[in-house]
Amino acid sequence: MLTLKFIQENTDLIIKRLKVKNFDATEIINKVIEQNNRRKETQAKVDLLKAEMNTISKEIGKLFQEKKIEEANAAKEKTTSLKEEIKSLDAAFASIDDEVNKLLVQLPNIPHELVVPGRDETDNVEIRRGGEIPQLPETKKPHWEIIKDLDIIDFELGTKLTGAGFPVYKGKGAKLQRALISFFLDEGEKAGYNEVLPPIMVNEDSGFGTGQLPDKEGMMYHAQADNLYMVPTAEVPVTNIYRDVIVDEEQLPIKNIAYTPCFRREAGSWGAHVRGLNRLHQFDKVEIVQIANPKTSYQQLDEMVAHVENLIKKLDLPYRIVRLCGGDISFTSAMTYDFEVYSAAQERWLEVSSVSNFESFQANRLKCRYKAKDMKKPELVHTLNGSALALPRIVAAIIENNQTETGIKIPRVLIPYTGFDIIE
RNA sequence: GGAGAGAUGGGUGAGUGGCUGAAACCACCGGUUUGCUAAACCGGCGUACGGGUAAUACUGUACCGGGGGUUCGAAUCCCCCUCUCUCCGCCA
Repeated sequence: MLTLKFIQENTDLIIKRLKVKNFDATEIINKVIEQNNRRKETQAKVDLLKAEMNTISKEIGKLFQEKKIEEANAAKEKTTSLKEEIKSLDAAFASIDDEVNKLLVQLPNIPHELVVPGRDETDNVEIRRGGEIPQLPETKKPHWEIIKDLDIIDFELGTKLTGAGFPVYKGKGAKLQRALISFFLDEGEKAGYNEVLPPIMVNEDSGFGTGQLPDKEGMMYHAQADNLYMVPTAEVPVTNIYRDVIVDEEQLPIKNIAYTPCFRREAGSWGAHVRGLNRLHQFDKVEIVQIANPKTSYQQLDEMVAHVENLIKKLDLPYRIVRLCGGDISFTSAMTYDFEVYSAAQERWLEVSSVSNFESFQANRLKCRYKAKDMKKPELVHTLNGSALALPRIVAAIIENNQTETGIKIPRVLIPYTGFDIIE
């Protein structure tokens, strides 16, 4: 969320910029400022009363020590009404503070200057393309047919075990998953990322820290008996490592990489366009997360984009990179690049990665700050993350684009990991 | 799951219901001394939200795992919760 200070100092700018996200912030901001003024007034009042109370209490202590019992008791009586006043003002303060926070979490992050206005994904800005779209024969098949023919990914079996959207990977299909995960992690390590293997269930505080709670509660599986959530992405546990942490400036940027299964309920968003691997309830993903100095966070974003691009290049997949427009970018992001690979049998682009700079929006929720020696006060860090990469659609593209009469050719870089070069 | 012990600032760790936002030590920062380094000595060293200021200074309040209570006054007493450790049980 945006900080109060920033809102107070940049009201017009925020309203103007949020229009890019098709969000009219005027009313919320006015209310925030109004409520915050009330909050300040109330605090000033209650602080004064508390100061008075503290003074009296100290005096009473002194009087008792000097054995002036009667004077002490007389002073005690003065406190009764003070106490009540404090109690009611405290309650008022708490409720105003609560209101301010409720308003604050409704404001989206302001988009970066480069983010263009737009309605939806059709207004996204293509940055560049790479790779070559393969010419497949007329007999080409979509991946959901191929995986069935080869018996490497089994949806029906997953449905029996769990439900729709929980496929079972079998044989070379399973091994291909493992190969991709290892490949992505190794490439990340070479690029300076530190590998972590976090829990895949998180508590409420973590869900709030990265912004899934309270609004998007429905996206996560919830284990109610223990009040834990299945992670929708490794971003949640890995970013929350830095919740309530003040880091030294020299430590920045902190670069972590994590593989986790990801769980998404995706209620109500199923249809023909999400067949096969295109959308799942459980899938595997390698995620990169950076905690960055605000001064250099956009350089870090570029670095992450380059890293992801490099992965796709190495897998020899045709891709394009788009910068999301205001209408397509997420609530929490200031700038997002989506990576899409071309799926030659479905003849469509599939999103395989989303790389974002959240600036201080998440950091403010997380209370993650940094401090340099010459800084009086700690300041919020910038957080960034990106998929590097999400497996299912990469797998779909490999299967479709690399289909031959004899089988699916494995990209060269993966062969050391799979131990085979074709799935037949 | 059962029994017990505990949770204090970046770390170790003291703390009798008032003089404790919190000793001491370590780490860290600034300085003095000194051929250099080290040592020694002196000083500084939390966070949030207010007031104040051009900005400092200064100043109010809150915070000793979290939440409630008792009290004029709570790190300290009481209740609930969470977590950690030890022992027992169970277990990949």
